[in-house]
Amino acid sequence: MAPGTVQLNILGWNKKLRKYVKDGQAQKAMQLFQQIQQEGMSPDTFTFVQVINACAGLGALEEGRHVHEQIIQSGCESDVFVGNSLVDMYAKCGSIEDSWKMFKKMPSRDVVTWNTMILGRVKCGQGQKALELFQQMQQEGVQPNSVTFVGVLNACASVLALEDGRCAHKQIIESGWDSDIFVGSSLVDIYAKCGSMEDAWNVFKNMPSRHVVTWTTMILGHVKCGQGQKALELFRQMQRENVRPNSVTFVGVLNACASIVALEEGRCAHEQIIECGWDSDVFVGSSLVDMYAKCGSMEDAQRVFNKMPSHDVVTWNSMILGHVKCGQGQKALELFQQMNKEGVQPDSVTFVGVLNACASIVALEEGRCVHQQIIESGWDSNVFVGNSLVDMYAKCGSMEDAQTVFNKMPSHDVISWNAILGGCAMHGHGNEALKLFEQILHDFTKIGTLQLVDLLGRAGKLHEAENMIKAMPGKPYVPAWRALLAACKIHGNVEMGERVAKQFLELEPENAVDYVLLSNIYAAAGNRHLCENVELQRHERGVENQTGRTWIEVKNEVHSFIAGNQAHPQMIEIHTEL
DNA sequence: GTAGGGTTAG
Repeated sequence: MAPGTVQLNILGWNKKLRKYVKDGQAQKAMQLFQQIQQEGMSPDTFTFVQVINACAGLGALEEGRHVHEQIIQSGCESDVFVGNSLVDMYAKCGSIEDSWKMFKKMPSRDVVTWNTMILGRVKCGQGQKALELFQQMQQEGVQPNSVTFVGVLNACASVLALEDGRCAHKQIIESGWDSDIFVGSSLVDIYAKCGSMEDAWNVFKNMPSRHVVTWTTMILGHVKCGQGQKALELFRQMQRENVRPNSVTFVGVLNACASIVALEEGRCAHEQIIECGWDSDVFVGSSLVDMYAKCGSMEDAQRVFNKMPSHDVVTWNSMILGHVKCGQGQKALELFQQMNKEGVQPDSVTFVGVLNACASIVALEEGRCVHQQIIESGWDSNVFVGNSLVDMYAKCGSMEDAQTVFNKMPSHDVISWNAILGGCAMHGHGNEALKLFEQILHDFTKIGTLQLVDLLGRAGKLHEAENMIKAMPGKPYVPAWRALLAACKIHGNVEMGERVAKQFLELEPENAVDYVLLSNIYAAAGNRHLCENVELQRHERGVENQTGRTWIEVKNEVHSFIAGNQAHPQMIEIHTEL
């Protein structure tokens, strides 16, 4: 075949290849690539770009590497388009290291190269590194464009870097990219994700045009900030402006309904979803299940679940967690078995739900089976799963297993300590609780003081705790004393409470919480006189009861309420009532 | 007459 013929023909093949890739038929594109080579034609840079795109679409790392080899052999690797597609392919196939290697290897880079690398870093959770790349890009004199800013804003949002986001916003305005709809949506997104709804609104209002994605971002932002009602208002406004919702919009609306337990609104949304044909979407379906479950209608949740054409791990999780929350632990376990039968791989959320189910119905044997499965699937190093295992064993009465799991955990948080100490207290293992408490003191700063109140109260070993705090090396550690004071309150130990309070009211006389705790101890003991004395003392020392907020504790939970800047006049009555 | 990177989600 004459070389001229080859060149003429490859153009046609490339066009066909491009169409497959554009239509998402990556597998067909790969077959076509095979065919091109079988026909004895040499792929050119255009061919390679499309094939690499197909590999990226399939997430086919090995095939991608293989094509890369061919590219090197053909001498096309230094082409900037080919290089860009390789950087992108490696990132999309999950190998950010190869992506970075390719980036560094490229003899020349353009703005697309930088954008691809920045976005790749963001997508694999390296937001900070993406921001560094942006700096570097500017130092090298490459002008950012709208895609760059989308990537940068995503990076800021992913690491909640609000200030960096504001800087980028300024730059965006200066360079005139703020009227771009993609950039605008990303601006709304970063402000909403960082909890600054006011800024999000400002961007939103000033945008020259809004797209369904912009509206959806606003709706989701309000849901995340706990403003479900406002999210629904936005949804109505969006429809008045004739913007058609998409599947993501409905996910946001259903989240909003779930968050404010608005069953009727949820049903309305469901009707609309059916009309628009989104009910077969697995994301929408899972959100429907979740919404009905959170609104307490498990029948509806089950009905939606049965109608869905396919279930993934999140759909199953919504069902399992919904049943656990409604007190139907047995049903949750049945669902888990069904899920296993259908070959859907459980994740940490599944295991937490299933272990909670076991604990709720005291199903130790089932719990052990689940534990085995957790070990086999490698989820046992996850702290959430570990906590649930400790809790399950403790609630099922096997403190030995609870202790073994606890000791094997790579790290502990407040939930872990609560689970193990709660178990010790429940089963009267006072000495074990004390040993654990000693361990906690070594790791004190990581434990929230208020939670410790609970632990100490449950362990019921106030004197030992007092001695241990005294034995702690270094300066007296006020939070530890404060925790003990609160524990005295739980235990009604007025004598120790007074002693402890006196000690550290001198260490930190300006903290209103301590006065409140002490006066709570007196109030709980029914001594209004001493209670008033403490308030008087606080007043004399000029300590304001900050923002007029005071704390009370009911059933081991700390509640706060606003009082005047005096002690609440009905402190004792409130306590008696509670 | 062919190429590359982009917004929201359970």
